[in-house]
Amino acid sequence: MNFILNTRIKCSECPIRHRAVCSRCDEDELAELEAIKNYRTFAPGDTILWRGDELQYVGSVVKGVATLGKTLEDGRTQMVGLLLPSDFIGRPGRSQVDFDITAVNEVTLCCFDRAPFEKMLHSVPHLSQRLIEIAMDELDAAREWMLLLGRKTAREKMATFIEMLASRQQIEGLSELPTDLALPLTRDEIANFLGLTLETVSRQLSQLKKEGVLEFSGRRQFTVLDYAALHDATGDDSDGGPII
Amino acid sequence: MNFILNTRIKCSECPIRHRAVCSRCDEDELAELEAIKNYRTFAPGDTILWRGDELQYVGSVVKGVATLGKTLEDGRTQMVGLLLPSDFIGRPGRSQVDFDITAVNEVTLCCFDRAPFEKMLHSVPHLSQRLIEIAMDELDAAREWMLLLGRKTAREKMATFIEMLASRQQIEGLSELPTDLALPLTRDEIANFLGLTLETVSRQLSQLKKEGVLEFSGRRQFTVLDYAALHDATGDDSDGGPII
DNA sequence: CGCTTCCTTGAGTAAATTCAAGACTTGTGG
DNA sequence: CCACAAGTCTTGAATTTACTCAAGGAAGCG
Repeated sequence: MNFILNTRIKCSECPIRHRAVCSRCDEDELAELEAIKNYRTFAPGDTILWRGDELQYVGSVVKGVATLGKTLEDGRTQMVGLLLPSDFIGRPGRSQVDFDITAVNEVTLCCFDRAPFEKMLHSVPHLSQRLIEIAMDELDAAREWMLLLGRKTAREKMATFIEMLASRQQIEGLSELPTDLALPLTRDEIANFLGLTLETVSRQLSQLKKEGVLEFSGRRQFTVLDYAALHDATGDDSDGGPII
Repeated sequence: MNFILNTRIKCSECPIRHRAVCSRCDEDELAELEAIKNYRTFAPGDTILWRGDELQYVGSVVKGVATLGKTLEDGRTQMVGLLLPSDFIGRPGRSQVDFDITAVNEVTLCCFDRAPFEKMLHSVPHLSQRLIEIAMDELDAAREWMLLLGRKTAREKMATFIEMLASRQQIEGLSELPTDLALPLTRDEIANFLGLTLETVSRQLSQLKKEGVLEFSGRRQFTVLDYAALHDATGDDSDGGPII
C-alpha cells in the first residue's frame, strides 16, 4: 500500500539535493520541478512497480532502500540493482520497466509526472546532462557486477559485497572506512544479489567470522576487524576502486 | 596497430546514420559534428583502449565487432559488453574507461574529439537526448545479462546466446528469424561472454546438435533447426523479449 | 509463551571446472 | 603437393564448488 504525501519538502532543503537528477538545476529550474513533484511512500516489502506496469511517473529515492529484481520462468530470481537515496527510477522515452522494483525499508520517492518531466528534459540541459551521468554510473556499476556474477567465487562475492557496503556507509568526505556496519538485507536477499543461495551466504559469513575478519554483534550488525584481509578476499586488484 | 583514415563518408550517407548517437541531429548539427570527426580502424585482436587509458575521443562503431572486458587480479576475465555497429564508446565527463576494449573483427570507428563533443552535448539537445536513450538501452542489456550470469545454467546461457545472435542477425524489418547463422566469436570468447569455460561451451553446443536443435555446416557456421526448442532451453518467459 | 521468520550447520548431490589427450582446420614452407 | 605447426575444438575422467535437502537454533512479535 502506498500513498501520496501532502508534505512537500522544499527542493532547496532536500537531503538528496546535491546528488539527484536535479543536482545541476538552478533556482528557476527547481521551481519548475517543484510544480510537478509529489512524494510517495512505500512500506517494507511493498512492490513499487511490477515488471510491465505502466510508468506514470519517474523519480528519485529520497529515503530507504529498494531493489530491482528479475525473474526466470521457473521462479529463480536475480537482483540486478540496488536503489539508495538519490538514485533514479524510470526511463524517459519508455513507459514500462523490465523488472520489479521492491521496497526493502520504508521508502520515500520524490516523483515527477512523466509527460511534463520529459518535456523539461528537452528544454533543460542541466537535467539531461545529469541524467546521462547517472545512467553512465549505473552502467559502470552493472558491469562491475557482471564480473562478480560471472567469475567470482562465493567467498569473493561476499567479501566484495561487504567492501561495497562499507564504502557506501562511509561518511561523506571522510577517508576512514566505518568499522561498525549494518546489513540492510536478509541472507536471502544478499544471496539474491550475489547469485548464490542463502545457505552459501551464511557459510561464507561464518567463515569470515571464524577467520577474524568480521565480528558480529547481532545478526545484522557487525564490525570489520581486518580491512586488508577483506580486500584480499575480493579477488580485485589492489588498486581496484569501490563498486556501485 | 591502428591508423586514422582520410576518407570521410558524409554523415548523410553513413550506414549507422539512423541509430548512432547522431541519429536525431538535423543538417546543421551534422555539419558541426562532421568538422570534429575522424575515422580510425583496428585490426582483429587489437586493443582499442586499455583500462585506465586516457580517453582522447569518444565515438561510434561503424563497422565490425568489439568487446568490453574486465579482469580479476589472478587473470580470470569476463566480457561485460559487445559493441556492434552504431554502439557508442566513451563516457562524457570521465576521461578513462574501466575495462579493456578489443577489436574482434576489423573495426572502424567514427571518432569525435572529446572536448568539442562534450561542448556540443551541452548545446545540442538532440545529441544528449539520444545519448540518454543509448545509455538506458545498454543498462537494460546489462541487467538482462546479470540475470543470465547469476542464475542461468550452462545450457540456458548457451541457448540464450544463440537466440540473441539470431535476433541480431535478423534482417531489419523482417519478422522471420534467419536459419543460417555465423558465430562471430571463438568458443573461448563465447565462454568469456557467458561466464563459463570453453569446454563447457563446446559440450553444450554438442548437446544441442545431438538433440537436433542445431546443425553445423562448419565450426563457426550453423543452422537453427528448431527455434521453439531453442527458446524452451533459454529459461525465459515465453513472451520474453530479445536480449541486447 | 508460542508463533513465525530468519539464520546456521551438516550430509549428500549435482553441475561445471580442471586436467588431459587427441582430432580437425588452416596456413606455411619445403 | 605434402608435411608440419599453430590454433581451435571436442571429448573423457577426476575434482571442486556450490547447491539441495534436512534439522534445529536464535530472534522478533503478537
